[in-house]
Amino acid sequence: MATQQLTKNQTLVMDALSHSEGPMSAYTILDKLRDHGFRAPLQVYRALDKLLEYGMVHRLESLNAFVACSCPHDHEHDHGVTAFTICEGCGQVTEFHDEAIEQRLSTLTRGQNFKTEKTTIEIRGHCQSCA
Amino acid sequence: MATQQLTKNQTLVMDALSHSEGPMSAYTILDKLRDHGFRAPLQVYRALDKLLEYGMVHRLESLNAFVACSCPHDHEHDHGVTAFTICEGCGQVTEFHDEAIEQRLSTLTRGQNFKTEKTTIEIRGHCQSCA
DNA sequence: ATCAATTGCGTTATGCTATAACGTGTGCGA
DNA sequence: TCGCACACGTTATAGCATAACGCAATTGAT
Repeated sequence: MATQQLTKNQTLVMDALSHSEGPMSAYTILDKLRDHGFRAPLQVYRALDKLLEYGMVHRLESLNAFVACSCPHDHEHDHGVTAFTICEGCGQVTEFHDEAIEQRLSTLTRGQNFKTEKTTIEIRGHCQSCA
Repeated sequence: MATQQLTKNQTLVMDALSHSEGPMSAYTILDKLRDHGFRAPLQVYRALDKLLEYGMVHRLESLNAFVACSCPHDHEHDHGVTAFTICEGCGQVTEFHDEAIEQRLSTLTRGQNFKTEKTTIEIRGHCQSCA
């Protein structure tokens, strides 16, 4: 899969997320894009589905919200497990990846004969500035 | 805090979760408890809030659902980070705790000067039977 | 060229998840 | 006995997500 050629709606949603300080809910995105012709939630959700599939966007389960992936590179390959710190104060989200955790989780799930498809790691708390 | 004396509603919700095979949404719990006089979502959510606070129930963020804590002991102390495997096939949820992951996450967040309040780890996939 | 399959899009309606806001009753310590 | 905290009940509303329909554009095999 080459770097994805996005459709118009996908591009609009991606841009909205990229230019946002923090995560946005689907409905917040919708509101931001009304001026660009968006009228219904499905227009957002359908674009998000694709962007998630392409690995360009992450869903924050504990917030029901979405963020642009912070990885600079192409999104042609899997980045393994993605983890987030989420500040309750300022809303800042920091994405990180850690090989050690990935290995350890892999060991633990293998022990259960569990076949992992998607791993969610979200750490809620306060960042340095908001502590 | 001694082991909690639960109210009537809290007991009903706790029992519903304990006797369930897998996780339940708040509205599923509501339906199960209609015969016991439950009429409105808030009755469930208020009970769940307390049970979560007491550590007797966990919320699965990626499912918007709740499970009884599988720990046998009293819930008087914190068990640290709780992680779950969630089978997409049969819905089975397995709770586990791992010191190594906890340590590693602690190290990583300390590096950001991030003060952790709650950690969510949920692994979606397929269990041995459903693979 | 044409047909079929796929994909994206727009719209309406609906369903699921969660909380706001108000008032009542009860127990308990100052 | 007053005040407070807390559980409870109810109605209404807010917030998140998808079902189901139809149309248009693209692609690719025949």
